[in-house]
Amino acid sequence: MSTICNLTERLRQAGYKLTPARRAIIEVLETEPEHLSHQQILEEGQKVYPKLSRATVYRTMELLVELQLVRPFYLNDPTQRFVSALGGHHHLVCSSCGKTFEFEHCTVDQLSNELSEKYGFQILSHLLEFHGLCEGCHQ
Amino acid sequence: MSTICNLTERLRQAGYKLTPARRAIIEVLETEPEHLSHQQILEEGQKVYPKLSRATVYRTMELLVELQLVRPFYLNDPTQRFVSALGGHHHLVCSSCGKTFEFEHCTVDQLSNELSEKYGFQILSHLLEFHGLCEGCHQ
DNA sequence: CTAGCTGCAAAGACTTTGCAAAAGT
DNA sequence: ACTTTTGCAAAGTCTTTGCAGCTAG
Repeated sequence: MSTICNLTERLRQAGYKLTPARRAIIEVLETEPEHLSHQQILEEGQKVYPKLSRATVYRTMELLVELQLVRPFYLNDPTQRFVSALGGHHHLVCSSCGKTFEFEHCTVDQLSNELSEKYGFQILSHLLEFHGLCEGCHQ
Repeated sequence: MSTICNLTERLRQAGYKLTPARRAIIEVLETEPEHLSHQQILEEGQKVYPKLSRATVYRTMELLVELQLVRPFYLNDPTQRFVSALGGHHHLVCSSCGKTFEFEHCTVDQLSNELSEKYGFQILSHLLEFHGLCEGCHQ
């Protein structure tokens, strides 16, 4: 999860213990690409720390969400996934085959500022998804 | 679901039967505000057609997604909800209390065109969500 | 008529919780 | 030491499926 930094440090600062289970999960989040589901985090985490249990993955991710270090989101299936709670996430999702592309260039900063002002919101991140049919699927 | 039109017609054209259960669900979608979950669709639908079953709600929504008439999405809880598969959806979501605001003014059209060209995508809709802390929660 | 739909209930998948043992600080 | 955290297993919730009867076209 590229834009996450110092999860370890943040946990410690918040007064939580750094257990092997949590270290394994953090290592997965910091190493693997984004969009990880609980299942994927469990599988990858067990490669690092085989005793890791599913319940701990759920509990740890809940904790990280509470601390606003990651944010849950969903692609086109009903599986909860996680992204960094900071910055932008930009997806192009094919409604037909489910393929997902990421793009970087994003033009919502000004809009973000306007909304921030208008609604008194402190905006931490955004998600911009375009849905449609990819090249292969609309032919 | 304001931007949906003629769900009835689209179903018929696609060769599906117009049953009371489906009519009830469509009526709910066309009457109620957006962001409906299966549970809400069931409850509202049963006001129109009391025999409506949960399984049929799931099956009908799946059908509407397949036909690209609606699209599933999620707010900050793990409940699948639906929006029209056309046009844009713009949310401002508080990560702390979960409150959601909608805004209309949206500036991603040009970006949409660029991406469409660059990736060969036929873009049908977009979802733009800003996440952060609402006025009440960041004080 | 006849294929497609439905409601029910059971099965399956996913998520949460209670608890005793283990481990970080 | 002492409290938090863990893994296990059970409970709870949400979603899907099988099937016999019903119904729209």
